[in-house]
Amino acid sequence: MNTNPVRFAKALADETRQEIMAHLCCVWLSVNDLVDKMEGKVNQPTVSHHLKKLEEVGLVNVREEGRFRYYTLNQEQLTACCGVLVRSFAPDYAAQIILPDTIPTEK
Amino acid sequence: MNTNPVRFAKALADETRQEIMAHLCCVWLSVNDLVDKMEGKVNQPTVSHHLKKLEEVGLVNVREEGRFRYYTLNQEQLTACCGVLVRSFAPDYAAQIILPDTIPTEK
DNA sequence: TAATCCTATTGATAATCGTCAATATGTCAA
DNA sequence: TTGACATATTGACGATTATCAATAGGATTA
Repeated sequence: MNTNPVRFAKALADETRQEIMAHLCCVWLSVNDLVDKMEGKVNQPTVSHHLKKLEEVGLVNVREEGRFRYYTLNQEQLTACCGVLVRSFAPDYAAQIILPDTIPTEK
Repeated sequence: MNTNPVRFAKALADETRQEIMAHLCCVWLSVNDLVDKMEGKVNQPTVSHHLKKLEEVGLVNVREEGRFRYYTLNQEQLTACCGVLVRSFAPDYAAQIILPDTIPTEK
């Protein structure tokens, strides 16, 4: 199923999730690492919950290692979704930008 | 005040609002015109409510004419917000794209 | 095997949000 | 000025969602 712009926007439409995304940019972190980075703002189940939502729209990649699960931001997916937005809602600008042609997928 | 990515995403995070945005792409429509385009899915106060949210983050422009208010999609704002997203969350791709340098504003 | 650790799930609660009916505000026309 | 029209606002209601406490599910370690 394709990630449509509404699901993409809903995944981004939360302060906590965007903070999590910032922490996952260019780095792999375990859930507990992330909880630490959040500095007490949210607890472990909440972080898990947000990671699941991000994973559902392909905005994070996961790597399992024993009892750990390492997450990282999927930059290509984010860029592709932004590309869909611009092509849908800013046709006058779409021609000027270069974005991945990847067809985003989700669960 | 700057339009931050969370507010931008929240404005996009609704099916009805994205449908309204699609109708306002490259064209000026009055509120009632929009209500007609929505084909009974939502009523006039609801359309007004959504237009207000889009206006608050600068995603639509408004032109007043007598008792009419004409709305249109602000493509540049949308593109700029996507640019902020890509630069924030996809640095590996940001260099490849060209997006307006406009600093988005909101109410 | 038992204990410990990491993460996910469940259930509950509060807050946010989309929608509508009713009404208010403001503008044009008769 | 009065009535009709276009849009915005208010208040209420239901649905969704973010959060936490408690607990379950696996995997490692002692």
